[in-house]
Amino acid sequence: MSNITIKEIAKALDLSISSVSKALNDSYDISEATKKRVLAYAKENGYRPNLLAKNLKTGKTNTIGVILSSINNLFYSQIIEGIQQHALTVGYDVIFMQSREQSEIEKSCIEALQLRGIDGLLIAPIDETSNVDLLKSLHQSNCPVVIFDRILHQLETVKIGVDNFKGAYSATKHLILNGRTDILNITGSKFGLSGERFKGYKQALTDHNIPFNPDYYIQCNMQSNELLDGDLRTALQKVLASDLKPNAIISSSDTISVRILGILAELKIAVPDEIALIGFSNVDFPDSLNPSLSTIRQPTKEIGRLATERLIHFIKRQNWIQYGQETIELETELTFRKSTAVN
Amino acid sequence: MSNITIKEIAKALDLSISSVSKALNDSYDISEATKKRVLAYAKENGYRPNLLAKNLKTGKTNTIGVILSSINNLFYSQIIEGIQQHALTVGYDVIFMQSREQSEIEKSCIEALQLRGIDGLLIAPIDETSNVDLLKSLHQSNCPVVIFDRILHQLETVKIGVDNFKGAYSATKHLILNGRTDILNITGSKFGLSGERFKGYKQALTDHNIPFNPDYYIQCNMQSNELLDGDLRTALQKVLASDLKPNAIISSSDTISVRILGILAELKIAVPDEIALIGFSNVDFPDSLNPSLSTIRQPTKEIGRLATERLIHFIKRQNWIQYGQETIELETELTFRKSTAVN
DNA sequence: TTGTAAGCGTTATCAA
DNA sequence: TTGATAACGCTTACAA
Repeated sequence: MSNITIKEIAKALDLSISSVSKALNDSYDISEATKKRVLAYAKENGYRPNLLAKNLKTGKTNTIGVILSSINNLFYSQIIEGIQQHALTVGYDVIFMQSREQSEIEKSCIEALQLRGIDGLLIAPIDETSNVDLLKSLHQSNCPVVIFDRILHQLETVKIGVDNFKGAYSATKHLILNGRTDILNITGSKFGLSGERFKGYKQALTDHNIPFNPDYYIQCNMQSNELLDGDLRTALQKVLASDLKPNAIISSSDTISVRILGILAELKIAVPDEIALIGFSNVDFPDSLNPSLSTIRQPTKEIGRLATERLIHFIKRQNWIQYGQETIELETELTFRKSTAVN
Repeated sequence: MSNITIKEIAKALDLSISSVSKALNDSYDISEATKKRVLAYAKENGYRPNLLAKNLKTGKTNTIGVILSSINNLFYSQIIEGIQQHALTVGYDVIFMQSREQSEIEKSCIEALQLRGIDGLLIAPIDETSNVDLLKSLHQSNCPVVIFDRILHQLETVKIGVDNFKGAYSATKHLILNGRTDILNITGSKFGLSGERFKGYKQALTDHNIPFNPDYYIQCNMQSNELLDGDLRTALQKVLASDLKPNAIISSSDTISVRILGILAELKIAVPDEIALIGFSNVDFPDSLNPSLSTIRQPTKEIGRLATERLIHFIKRQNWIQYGQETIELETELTFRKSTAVN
């Protein structure tokens, strides 16, 4: 029942093992006649090459590794779609690992993948500097690394993400132009991207002569949904009980935006009447939310596809280091729904 | 830069290759002294066994394959969490493939995994009979198969899912007891589970002397979100324009429930005033929806964990066939929120 | 307690 | 155009 090998084919056809191997690989120095014989016999008997053996010999695994914080996440699961779709078309398998926003776990993910053997790595690192030496040594040895989403990471390579500054700037500007001047900025702690998003937010304030109030910048723990929920609730309650009077929120991820809606509903704060909300978000059911959510949407599938494409590119050529560094920032797309409607 | 091998360790320590191998594997017939020497040297030089070689030799890959319809799905991504968490603790890698509810794609997923080498397979088959022969031959040769979620599949093995009859029955009963007697049942076409869920729904009707109206049973195409959206909208509009006057909906998945909310909002149908809604659903933000969603919740992580545990069990022992067939149906949990509130 | 040697299923080099 | 043969890195009888 188990698979037939080239050895058996060789015996059956009274050829040498190496001839069979060459025939199967369509080598130039094998006659058409024997090629046909071999191919026919192979097909007939359902020959499947043993990839393990092939890989051991060639040192390639036809597998790419992907490390991101969590699979159970609206944003990343869309990116995964993009990665898988493209990987499939070029014949690569994909192994996912979850770093849970923790540097130590991220490290063990990298090591596990390295151990098992991957031809290349796609990673959304937990912050700008996490495991940079390890990644560098990987990238410089035999396993190219491409970074996606968290494009501020220090590794010098190709990085694919979005223009976070612009996205945050435009969203903030929109809120301001609609009379919302007291804008909370809620983000994850150690959120690799908060830098540019924060700058965009701040620049929009500055450009409209609104002073930045540090109390309006809130960071939450995103290691798990439970922790996030707790942090968010505490932070919102605290702000709302203070003499700050925010009338808008810009949030930096799906998970945060959606939860804020739930918490505000619980606290009986009307959205958008009392507080408007817009978020970096890729929920594909914004209209099912209460109220329908205004979003700064990222081209997730495109990010996944591009990153994979670039990685495979690296894998195919030697000496990718010289192709060096390039950061691609795709455009975000703003859609305004009820959660930012004008009063 | 690349990895050190046992050959090099042997040379450096003036030992034979096999002795090094045995020392590394903590074999009984190697002296403590040399073990220590070898281990120390290995650690110092960052020795990592080449898994490819090991696997080729042992025929094991330490990898399990998972096939489900889509990763970008609230329900399955939670199951994936459960699978990954457990697999990690027992040292197995996981490879996911997406069948997109299509038998052909499912088939090529199975073949791809088989080709690459997996020690076991976890699958939520697209329907009761899909690829049953292929799966059977896998299961009977060297690769045990465990089924999750779609537990009506014909393969004789361990299956882990929920008690769909009971879940649907209780939810329907609740609706009826609250005066909702005209209940739409909306499900995916070829949805492996619709059988039991449908029976539960129907039984509840019967038990309360409500005749079943076939027009109230709606099946939608779930191959993609776009197709689903179209089907749902069309079906709802048609029903609402007819002389049927449904005052409740029970839906069979997250994706469907959440979309229904969006479509009803768009059609200006008040939930729950005009139509109540309850769904098999694992959204972890039911309160963020409009209105908050009543759910029949499945213990997703537990399903993933249990299925993985059982599969590994199979992998560890020979002759798993004799352990045969067992179907585990976990309990669902009903939570009533605004979407089924009493008028 | 240690070493020798064969083998897992391939690919690749070189000779025939 | 084909075939020995070695090699990839490891495990495992069996021999010393």
